Amino acid sequence: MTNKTYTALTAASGVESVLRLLEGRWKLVILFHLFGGQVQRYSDLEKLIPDISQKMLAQQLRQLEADGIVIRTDYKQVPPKVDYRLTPWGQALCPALDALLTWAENRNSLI
Amino acid sequence: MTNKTYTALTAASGVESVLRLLEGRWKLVILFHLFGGQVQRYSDLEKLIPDISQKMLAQQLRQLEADGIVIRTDYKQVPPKVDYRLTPWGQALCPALDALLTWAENRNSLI
DNA sequence: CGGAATCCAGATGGATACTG
DNA sequence: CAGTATCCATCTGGATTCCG
Repeated sequence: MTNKTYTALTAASGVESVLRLLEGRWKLVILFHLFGGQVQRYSDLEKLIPDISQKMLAQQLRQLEADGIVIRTDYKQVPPKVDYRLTPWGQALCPALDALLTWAENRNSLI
Repeated sequence: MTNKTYTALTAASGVESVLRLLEGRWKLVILFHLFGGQVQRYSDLEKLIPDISQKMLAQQLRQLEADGIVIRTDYKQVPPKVDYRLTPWGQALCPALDALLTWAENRNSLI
């Protein structure tokens, strides 16, 4: 924190890594279908997000899981049953996204 | 707001459009060099962000300007002088980014 | 049911050269 | 000084096919 440039770059890269967790065409849509403690099976998410391809759904869920945002539960049955829910940290993302939405809503009055 | 699916998709697309404003390899770095009322000339930003190419700096500034986040001032001198600062709305983004940073910091204690 | 593997098109960003 | 123009590599996401 000794000079402005260093601070700016540090904060910027911090926010950048956060945004990288949320980037990707579908992650936010998936997240919003899991907020509030909702638990969804893979096939539920396919139905809720009709335009997503299987590849993308699986890929984005893997990334969200690896990043500690969602929990994948495999019930090891035949036929397979797998479901997804948010981690506590994933749930805690909600207010931060709300702050962004609020910012967006203030556009007309603030520009 | 009549059912969960509709709400989820609406909120998701709202957040997605916000994130689209911030996407791009360099926008956040630029923003952090303008927060707090800082005013920077084009050449200042080139020095502050040594790895950015001229093409990207110009392009991302154009987009930030078009989105109402930064103000470009051309002093119409020879040699040219142009500077950039945040709009009030751009300044208001700071707390929202802070919320994201705070969320990121809570990762270890919440997962 | 819940994926993985492969192939492909379009978008994104970087390097370089040039300009009013 | 503050850009624009062009070309090229890479990356992202979509379509399709196949599997335990």
